[in-house]
Amino acid sequence: MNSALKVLQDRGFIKDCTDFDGLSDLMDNEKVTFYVGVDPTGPSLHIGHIVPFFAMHHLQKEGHKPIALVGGGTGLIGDPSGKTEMRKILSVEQIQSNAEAIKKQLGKIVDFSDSPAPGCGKAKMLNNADWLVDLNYIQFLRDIGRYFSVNRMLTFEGTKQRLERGLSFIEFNYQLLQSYDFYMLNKNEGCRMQMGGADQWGNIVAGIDLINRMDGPQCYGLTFNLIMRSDGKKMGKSEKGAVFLSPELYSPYDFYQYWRNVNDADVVKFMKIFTFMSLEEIAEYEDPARNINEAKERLAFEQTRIIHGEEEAEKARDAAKHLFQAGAPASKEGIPSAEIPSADIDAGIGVLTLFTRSGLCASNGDARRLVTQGGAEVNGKRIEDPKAVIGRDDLDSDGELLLKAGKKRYMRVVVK
RNA sequence: GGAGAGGUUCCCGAGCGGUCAAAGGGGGCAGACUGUAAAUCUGUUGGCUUAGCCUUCGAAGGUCCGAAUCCUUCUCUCUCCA
Repeated sequence: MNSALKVLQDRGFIKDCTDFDGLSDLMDNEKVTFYVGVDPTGPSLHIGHIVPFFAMHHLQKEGHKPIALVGGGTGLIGDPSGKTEMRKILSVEQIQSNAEAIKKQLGKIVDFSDSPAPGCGKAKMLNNADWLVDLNYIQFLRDIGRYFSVNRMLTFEGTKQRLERGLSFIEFNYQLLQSYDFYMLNKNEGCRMQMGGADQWGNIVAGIDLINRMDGPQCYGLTFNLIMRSDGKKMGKSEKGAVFLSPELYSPYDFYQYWRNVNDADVVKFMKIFTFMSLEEIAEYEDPARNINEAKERLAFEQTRIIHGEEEAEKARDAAKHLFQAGAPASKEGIPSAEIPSADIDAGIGVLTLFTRSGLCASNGDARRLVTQGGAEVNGKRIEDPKAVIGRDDLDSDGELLLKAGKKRYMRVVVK
């Protein structure tokens, strides 16, 4: 098997390929241009989105040429694959700004610079709005639509499920547009391979068929396993909602914590997929004698470093050590913080208000429950009276408060 | 276009005109146990100035001392027929 392909195989990415041998031969003979698409449906990617881009990273290192396709055009429609509900329709401006944000985030995983490291393939980022938005409907039907069989589309598993719940016509067209993307990328960029999540299989195959019918070269499709956590939940969802890459939506500290708290059984699997660590190095962590918590720390650090940078990763790691390991050096910088006006502290502030305002609790009722159930701490002291008042005397030596809700949620309160 | 079914709290889902802030489950949160894991057990789960008050059962009106429950109109979804 081709060496680049083998890397993906060994790291546990690959679910299926339209033609393993054909693709492997092609990759042996030339540096292949390939693409992965994302729809800019939100202001930030979350970790469920990024698996194919890690795969892209590995192929780029082997010299193949990645194209990240931002779906500025398809995003206007919404992909029904794997969804049980219809997507909300987003405004054009919204899609634009989302697309910009996503471009920046992808740059952390794949090198889109003009001069990538020696041996690495040059990567491009394109937006399908460039060719989709101005499509002429009649022309499109004549040229592209004629090659699609509705009968066949109806047999796809994803479509079947949606038929039971309702599928609007525009969504039904998604497959044609995605196929057209592949066709255009093939024609304009010489793209020969498309990768994506397992839910993209139908769309990818349809694109390959289209290219064949339009007399293009043989193209290939590669899909990745849907990464599940060992508890059966989908990756990327946490109690705080989706684990976003954007620091505004999900602080680097919380991001680090998400990885720090993965199940034992997932650690090695995630290292292979979500970090750039070498397989030899990862293998060391598979040793059952090795402390599992060390492995989790490493996973969390590596992943945080890729997404948020070395400095943030260190801050998050040190803050976590400070909070969870007795005797660790004080390092509060990475702990999420909130501010409180100094006048409020002088006047004394109720614990409930304090916890609610810091963002640790959703409402006073929530805070009351927390306190009553013994889960609230201020500077290491458990507060059991919901009527307790925190004043200037309660500040620590730095003039700050450290709130703790439950076992793991911390907030640093700075008096301003 | 016609006929029928239905929209209940984060989700699924129960709900005789008063005893409904609304059963049950899931999820979440907290406590215990632990390793910042999993599993398990217990408690909790609309808001507030919390023995009380306020706002929720698709939307707006109406009947009634009293409505998630009855009536009218509107709206959305689903199923069947055309």
